Amino acid sequence: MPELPEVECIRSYLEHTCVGAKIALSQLVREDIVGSVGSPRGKRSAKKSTTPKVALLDSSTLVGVERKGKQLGLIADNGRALLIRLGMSGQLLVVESVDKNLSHVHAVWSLRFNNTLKFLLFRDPRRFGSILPCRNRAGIDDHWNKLGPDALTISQPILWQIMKNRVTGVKALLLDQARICGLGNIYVDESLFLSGIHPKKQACFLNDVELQLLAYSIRRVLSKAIHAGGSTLRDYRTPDGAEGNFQKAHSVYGRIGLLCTMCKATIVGDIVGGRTTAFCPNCQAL
DNA sequence: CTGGTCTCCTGATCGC
DNA sequence: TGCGATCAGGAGACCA
Repeated sequence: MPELPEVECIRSYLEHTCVGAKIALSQLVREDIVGSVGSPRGKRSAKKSTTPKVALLDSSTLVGVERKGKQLGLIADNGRALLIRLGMSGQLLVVESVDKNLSHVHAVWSLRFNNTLKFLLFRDPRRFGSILPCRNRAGIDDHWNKLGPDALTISQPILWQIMKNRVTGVKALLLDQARICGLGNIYVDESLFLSGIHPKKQACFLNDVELQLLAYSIRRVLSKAIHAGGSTLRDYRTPDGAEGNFQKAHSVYGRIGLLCTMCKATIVGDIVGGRTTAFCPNCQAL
């Protein structure tokens, strides 16, 4: 479940190891992971994959790897760009040779360096992820402009803009990528715990102090997670196969029924916005 | 505009 | 040993 910290770790790895490489699509195993901007994965949209392979980066040089929220952008020197969403279980792996036994590899690119050849794999068992080819850099921005501000740099005034006049519960708002992007179930629960706010508290009732604390908590939880290499629960790996360590530092996520690390109360679970939610009834009183 | 529910998909886990 | 049921969950679709 790559959220912002995991995607940032992947981005940073790819930037350091793959920028400058000549990249070319060598295999598209499943065409249905390719969508187009605007209709992220056609589902029933009858238009069969007419996506030309050239649109998936072809014989160009990778010049940048960018991120907004949970999405990645691979930028090539010929103007082409790929927007990649990893969904629930998506991985981008950099390998020296392609292992035929590795399951669920949907696309393979070759990466040619001065005198070495590597491969970039898009692997996604649950197939909630997708790859969106963009004609140019602006195509990525068209998409990213629909997202709210990036959670990693969220500030109190911006959070206030998002929360004011909204009767919705805080958690539901924080999960809405169009309002603030990058947070998923894990980091929303962790941020709310750190700021002592109940997930169902109505957004418009947050006072200045709480907004300040929430903005700080979001930035803090995310940056600590990035430094820990992200949270590996099941599928997440950096492109070199390494696991993250932040799952060991979770305070509430995955700890329903266990004791709160702050007050020893029992962490409780609830369903908020259709998702399992963990919080401390004492530290996060409504 | 809002909230709820369903859908996609696979692998892990659990009860029998 | 194996089988079916259950669950996890990002985000779009759809409905009230």
